Amino acid sequence: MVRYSRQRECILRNLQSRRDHPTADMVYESVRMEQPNISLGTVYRNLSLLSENGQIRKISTSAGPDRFDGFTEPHVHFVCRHCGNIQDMDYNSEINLFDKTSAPFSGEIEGYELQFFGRCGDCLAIEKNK
Amino acid sequence: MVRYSRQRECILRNLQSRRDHPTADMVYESVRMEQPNISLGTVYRNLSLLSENGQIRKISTSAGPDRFDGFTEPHVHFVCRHCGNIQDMDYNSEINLFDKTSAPFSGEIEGYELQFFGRCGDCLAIEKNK
DNA sequence: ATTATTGCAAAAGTTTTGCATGCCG
DNA sequence: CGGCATGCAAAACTTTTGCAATAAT
Repeated sequence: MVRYSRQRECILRNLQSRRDHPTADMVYESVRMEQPNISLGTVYRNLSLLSENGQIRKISTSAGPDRFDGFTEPHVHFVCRHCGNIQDMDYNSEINLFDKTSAPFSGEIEGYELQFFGRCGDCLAIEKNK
Repeated sequence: MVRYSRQRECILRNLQSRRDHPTADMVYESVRMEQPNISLGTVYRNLSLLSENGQIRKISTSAGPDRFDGFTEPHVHFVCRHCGNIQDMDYNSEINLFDKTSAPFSGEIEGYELQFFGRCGDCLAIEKNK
């Protein structure tokens, strides 16, 4: 049974109020301004719980630590392999990616994650100035 | 400048000869049968190099350590969030996911990764027997 | 009162790195 | 030879966990 906690509430609100895709540590630093005594372990525990609940999304990339997203509507991500930052991408939302799985499949599909990757605008600009 | 190495060759052939999606450690254990003196560090270094070259793919999931794929043609993955295993999915390959990015975008897109996740057939079966 | 949740710190697990040695070109 | 790649081991990082104390119901 899940009980209310001030810390979890604060973490959830923090994620819902931003549109970047922070790491656990970034959430920790940010939430610490309101809850100075919160511990990093608590942040990790709540991020796990919230993402299992579907209240937030956990995003794993091949560029750095996991990131978290308070925006749970279906959308796709662009991951910069240079700086690790993630941005939401405009994407034709009429496409239902599920429909395209053609073959019989023995598992149970719960969701999907579509990531485009490459180099973000900022990193491209920095590169040119070198 | 990249030089030939017996170890790298062996790692690449190993990945190309299998259709599962091993972790670095699984590759290490497997390659060790041919190259008993190879070190785990060398495996990591070469997996990085090969995936930067595009000769293999690195797959990060929210279920366990990174996995590697010697099959580089476009295809999509199913990730079991219970056991962490990955399988290739049959998917309507006529869909070009790139085409669906509608808005102007300042970054440079190099590729994509589409993952479906849930519980695989094996894990569902085990669950029923409990 | 009961027990989920926390803070703290230690541990676990994965990946990277420094350095002397070995091997490719 | 010159310098990239390796083996080994230590270090760096991210994430999880054990435990006693705290707080929610």
